Amino acid sequence: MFSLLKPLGLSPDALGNQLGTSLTKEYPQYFSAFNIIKGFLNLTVSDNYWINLLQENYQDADFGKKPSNGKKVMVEYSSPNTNKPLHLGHLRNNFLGWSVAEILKANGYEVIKSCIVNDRGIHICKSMIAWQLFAEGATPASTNTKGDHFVGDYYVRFNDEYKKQVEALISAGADKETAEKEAPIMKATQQMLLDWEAGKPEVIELWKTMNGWVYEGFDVTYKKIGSDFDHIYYESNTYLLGKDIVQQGLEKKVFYQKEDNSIWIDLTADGLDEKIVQRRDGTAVYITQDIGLHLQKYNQYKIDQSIYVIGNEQNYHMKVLQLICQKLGMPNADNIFHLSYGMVELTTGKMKSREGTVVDADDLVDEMISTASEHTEALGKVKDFSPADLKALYETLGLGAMKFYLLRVDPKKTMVFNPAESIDFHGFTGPFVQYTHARIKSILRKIEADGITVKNESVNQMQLLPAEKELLLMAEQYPVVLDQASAEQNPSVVANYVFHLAKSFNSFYAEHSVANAETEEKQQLRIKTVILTANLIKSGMHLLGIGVPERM
RNA sequence: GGCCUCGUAGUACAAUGGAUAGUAUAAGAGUUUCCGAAGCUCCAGAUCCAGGUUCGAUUCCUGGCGAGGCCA
Repeated sequence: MFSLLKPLGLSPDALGNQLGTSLTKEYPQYFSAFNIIKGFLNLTVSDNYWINLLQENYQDADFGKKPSNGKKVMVEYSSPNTNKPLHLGHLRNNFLGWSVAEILKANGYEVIKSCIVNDRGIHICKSMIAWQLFAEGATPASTNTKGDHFVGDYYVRFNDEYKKQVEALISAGADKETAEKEAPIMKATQQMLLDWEAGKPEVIELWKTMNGWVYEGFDVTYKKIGSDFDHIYYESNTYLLGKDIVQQGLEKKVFYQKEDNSIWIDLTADGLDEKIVQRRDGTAVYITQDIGLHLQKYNQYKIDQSIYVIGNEQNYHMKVLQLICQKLGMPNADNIFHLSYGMVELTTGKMKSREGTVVDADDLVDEMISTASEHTEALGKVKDFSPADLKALYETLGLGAMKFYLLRVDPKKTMVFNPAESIDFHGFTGPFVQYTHARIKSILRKIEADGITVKNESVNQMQLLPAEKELLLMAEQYPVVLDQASAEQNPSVVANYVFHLAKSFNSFYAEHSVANAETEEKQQLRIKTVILTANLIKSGMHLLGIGVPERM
């Protein structure tokens, strides 16, 4: 309204009066009254509008979702290294990627979830070398260790040994730089990388075996946290792909070759610097394979948009990648979107592997689940559950708490993970929302048990109480929330919404009775309202990857 | 050194340039003969500093101070 003031030459009050009078007169079915406060026009939407909204949508489990828009999007997320298990930071990535994919689906996109596994390189060789040196043939099975943890332990072992060797060389008189280069375990690792690239059979064999252990471990974790992929790419398959493109780029003069044969791109005109795309020995650098992968994704799926869920420490890298793809004239280069999320820190500061403060994903998941079990058992509401049902419930609650905690914050922002707070199931948490859903279901069970039927025909026009209207107002907002979450690729919009909705329901519930409503009309109205509310909670929570129990 | 983020109650998070800056926690006071108290109600408490643009700035611009990241 403010934008109209100048062209019309009216004061806010005068314009508001004119609009308000005219709207209530012309559309009495929508607007029943208006008032003006501090220049803001407030319209009162008629109760009948809300009752119609309720009647038309209370049974629709897909309310708010959009039909297909014909666009195809790839969401790449998770993208682990095969040298250590997943930690808290990966969880934010996994939950975010999965949720964004679902949100896009709900908004009419066809979505392909993908993952690029960084399964080769010097860091992978480090755990292989350490295993050769120290394992004495041990395996995950022989030590009863989860495969990814098993391999991760040897990666740690490598670093310990390396550190020792460097210190030994320094005390023997070497300077730091030389010592780091000459440490025997490091030289062995570099040799192993060369052997791997040359395809030396016993190295490839070991590599396959150890990566196999890691994948077995990852599978367990992915299954538990609900990550899934339509296609998995492996760096060992894609790292050579970019090289042809580099040659083409050289011919197109997008790249240039230095005297030592290394190939570069000059991005100084774009405010960046010069960037190497191929080493002087002809080997691919990190970004070379990303260029190839981009093309492969497009050729394979003809996607309209390519989303990369990657931490913000790679902002520069991703900017360079997109610029290079654009300069090469590659298809769809303008539609690369880096969903850049902030780091997860601890209340004590950053996670540092050297200081042993990295929060392991599997440990955290287990802790959340056992906390869920303690809380639930303390309340004693599910004593008749079977052991299998209890296990499923605790997983739903524990994972729900963790997912909600990590998704309720704007992805772009660095966030703090507070263990004590994250396992508190009160307030702005997943279990609070889940609990609300369970309460509604309990009401509906009670209604059914009492033999009350839900009548299909609409309830008559009536006066809505504030708490009733609030729930319908929230319902009406859901499609808009989905739009926004999709446009911003931001699950926290949904998390905030379902929490707000759950709060509104709990206030309503404290104030009004459903089964024992004042009149039969009110009873029908409220039954339908709570059915709609439960559907919305379930739908919204699903978009976050969180299940909602019938009882808890 | 160059480039990029971010500074909101004790703490953690919200707020297309618009109304009295929301919410949760922690602290205080209530609340259960009645559909689930993991709930509800009340009470307090914040925009890093200095300028600028604007009728209006947490939001946009400039400069400080502070935190983080990336590139060497």
